Amino acid sequence: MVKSSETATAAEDGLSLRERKKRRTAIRIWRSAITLFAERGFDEVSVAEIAAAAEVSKMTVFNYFPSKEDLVMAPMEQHTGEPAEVVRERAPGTSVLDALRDQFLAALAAFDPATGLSDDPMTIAVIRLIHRTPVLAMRASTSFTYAANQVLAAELLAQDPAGDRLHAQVVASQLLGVRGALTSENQRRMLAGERAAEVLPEAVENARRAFALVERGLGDYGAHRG
Amino acid sequence: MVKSSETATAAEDGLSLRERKKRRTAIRIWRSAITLFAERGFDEVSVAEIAAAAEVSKMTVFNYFPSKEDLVMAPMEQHTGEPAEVVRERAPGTSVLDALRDQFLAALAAFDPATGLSDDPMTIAVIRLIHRTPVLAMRASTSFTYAANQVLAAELLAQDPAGDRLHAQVVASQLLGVRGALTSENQRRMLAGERAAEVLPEAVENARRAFALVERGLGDYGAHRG
DNA sequence: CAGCCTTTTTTGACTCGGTCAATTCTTCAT
DNA sequence: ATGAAGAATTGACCGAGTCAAAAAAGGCTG
Repeated sequence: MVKSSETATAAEDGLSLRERKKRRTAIRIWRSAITLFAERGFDEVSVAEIAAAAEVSKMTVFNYFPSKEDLVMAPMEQHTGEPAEVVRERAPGTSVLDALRDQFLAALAAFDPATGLSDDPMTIAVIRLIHRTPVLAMRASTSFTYAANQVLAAELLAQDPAGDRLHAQVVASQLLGVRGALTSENQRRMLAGERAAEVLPEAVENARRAFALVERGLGDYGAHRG
Repeated sequence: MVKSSETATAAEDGLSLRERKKRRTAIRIWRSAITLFAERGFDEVSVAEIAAAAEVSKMTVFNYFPSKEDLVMAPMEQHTGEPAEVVRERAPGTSVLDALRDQFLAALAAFDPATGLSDDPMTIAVIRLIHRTPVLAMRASTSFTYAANQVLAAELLAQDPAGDRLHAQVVASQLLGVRGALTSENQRRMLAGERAAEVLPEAVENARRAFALVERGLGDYGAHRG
């Protein structure tokens, strides 16, 4: 008789019992945390309570997650290095911008949570939590910009030894800026209760337009006042 | 007899004795903090020590600065709303991009610390501190992007009721991204020991080129691999 | 299946950032 | 001078995060 909450999730194949257990403990802690946070807010839940809910000690929580914030952010921050990777692994002849746009479009089609377009309740709970907790919102933005920026700029520089650091950094910020804005807009609509599948066509259209804007530049945008 | 460390700084004109005293206490605390941080690192100095060095109680420190981080960041974060303001107050017929570029160029010429181009020892100490303390680096980037982004996007939207939110956000991220990259490059050179006056011409040239890049777009940047 | 070795978990004590309520001290106006 | 208003201090408190050492559990060997 196996407790339903302990049911094997995805891909627990070649793992030893020990590793499976660790994995489940991590998930149990994470679920307890998100549930409590969603109910009462990030600041109103102490780590001790999370530990109690997950039936582990406070220390164990910190064993799995470096900080309280990481309970919310860690799953999202796995994607930090993705843009740089996409750029590095793109097909020859493909522009950096095309590679990033196409990857984003593919992720949209797959309803990848990283695009903000996802119906998964846990994902939405996390997004809502981030949006209503200033310190988390800041950190989310930071992960998507600052950290990813450094990595992408470094990758761009590595591929174009002639180009200067500043140029690489500007380009990186442009590309990640548009990505962040798109994601943020998708998240906003998910929070408003729209269904991912319904939003998809518009999200795709938005992505195409936004990347195109970066490609051909702002031009004389905003020349005329309100 | 007035202690030299209590000498009047800039613009203490129409202030009552009470307000002057407050001002000086704030500055004394801030100076003590930055000095200690510069000597031993942000994490290696406790708020209690800062309080002792400034000859106030720990509570008083928190009275003046909401958090330990704010001891370093508060002076920089005054500029958060600046871009939006520049956009709002620009001359009719001027594009958003031109307004921001020109303001940045003017700030460069004035060696405004916000551009990263400044020889002031206190400013350099703060910048060095931020660069070697991850949590501060994150927060700095956040102030220059996330917070400023929200404000600027709102301003852009307000001025162009026809334009959509997403477009405004993308544009804001592009404009602040380029600004952040420029500032960051300037800071890097100051930290390397270069003199602001010597760097200025190149900083101006960098700014012109980077803003121009945003204006005409990335085009097919990066089409060819390394 | 027994027992050792390694890894994980727990425990408890501790530091530090930050908050709160009540008290004392200082400045200002009458 | 004296009382009202504001600022600073005090001391107690909470929660996040760290550390060292003990306890428990999985994995491996005979």
